[in-house]
Amino acid sequence: MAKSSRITARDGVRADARRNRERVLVAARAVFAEHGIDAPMATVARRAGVGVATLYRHFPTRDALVRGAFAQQMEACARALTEALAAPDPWQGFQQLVETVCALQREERGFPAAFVAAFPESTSEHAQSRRRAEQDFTTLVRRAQASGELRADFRPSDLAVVLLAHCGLVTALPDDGAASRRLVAYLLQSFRTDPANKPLPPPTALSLRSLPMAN
Amino acid sequence: MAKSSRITARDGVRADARRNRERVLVAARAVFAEHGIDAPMATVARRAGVGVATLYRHFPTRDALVRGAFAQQMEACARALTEALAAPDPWQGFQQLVETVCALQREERGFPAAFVAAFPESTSEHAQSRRRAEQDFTTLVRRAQASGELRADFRPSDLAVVLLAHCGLVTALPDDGAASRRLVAYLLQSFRTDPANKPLPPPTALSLRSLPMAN
DNA sequence: GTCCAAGTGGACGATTGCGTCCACTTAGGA
DNA sequence: TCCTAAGTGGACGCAATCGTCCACTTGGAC
Repeated sequence: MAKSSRITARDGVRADARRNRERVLVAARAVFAEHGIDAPMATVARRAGVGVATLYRHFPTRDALVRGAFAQQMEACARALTEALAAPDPWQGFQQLVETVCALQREERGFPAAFVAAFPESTSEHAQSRRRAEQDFTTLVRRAQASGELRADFRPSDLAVVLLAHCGLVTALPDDGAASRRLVAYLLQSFRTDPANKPLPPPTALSLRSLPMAN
Repeated sequence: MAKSSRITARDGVRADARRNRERVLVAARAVFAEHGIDAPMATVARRAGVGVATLYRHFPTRDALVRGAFAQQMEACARALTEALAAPDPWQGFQQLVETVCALQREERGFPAAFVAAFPESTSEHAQSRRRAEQDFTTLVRRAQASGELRADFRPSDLAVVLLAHCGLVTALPDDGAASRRLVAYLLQSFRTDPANKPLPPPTALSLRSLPMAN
């Protein structure tokens, strides 16, 4: 079993370092859930049982830590979008997507704030994958509208409205998720085509990309 | 013109003190709008052109300052509720109320956070007037439902859901209000009775009183 | 077992915000 | 004009958080 490469284990990182990194991520999720995304770095370090220096080596900025802590959730969101596009019924896909993303936000406390605080560096891979997600979502919207089930005046930027509003809700409430479910149901209902619908006020000028940047 | 009473002017408060109090309130609104409700007290004092001590004499706690700064808006909300109850058509009243409150929140940046942060001391007149508002709103809801225009499964606690979500939205966006208007329109639409509506998930256990307390 | 680079922890100086204290200023009644 | 209590401002002590530096420890190659 020649499992060790030239320098050290697997990825050239010492085993204890990798272990500590993981402990920090677990601690970060716990602390962020409990005290919000602005909790002191030292608290995270203490919870993880490591020194501050160790924390800062693995995650030089709070932002990096936040991103690391919720990387799984971000990926789950991306996956949900892919699945939504693959769904046979585009409205089903749309509905599924909104529900899944909101469910993710309500399950991992602190994630919504992280999600909204978003990606500061606009040159990175993140900006790229975000633009990609934006395009995919726009496609999904168009299809659902073409199928006649999503109201014609829905704009992709309305997703930002939904997510920000939902984020505010779940962040404010240490709740079992009932409020979140209720809001989502109300909103999805009014997104669905209904001949009796009155015209909405003009859509926002927002693109998904213009979610507030951390800065 | 015997305008001065025994001690000093009008209310027994020196003219310069009253003037400073007003300057502080103006400054507080400006600073809260710009930097959020957690802006340093010293910033408010500097903006008002007074010393910190002066600020602390007039408003011993940040909470008192916040409440003072947005007292007008709170009163406007209360007035809106009264007017809604007096409206000939209860659904119109309901709609008006939601729109007016949300308009107030979007116009004075920082007010939503103040509104939600709410009233800490539960023994005060505030708790009482809040309970009163709660009862009045419940009455309004019942009437609108009786008229058949508001969906039967709407719960008064849903107002908390709306306000928290809306607060999150306008707080996150330094925006012209388009997003806020859009959200409100979507929500009002789904509150309106529609035979095609599917049942909602169970209402939250929240009473309006359980909006997060500033602990 | 030996060795050393990678990894670690916590002390530390800097910064920021809080709220109080006290010596000075001033409004306004007499 | 004088007098004094009400009002004022800013310096100060305290606490929290940040991010760095450096002396010590340890994983793992040989």
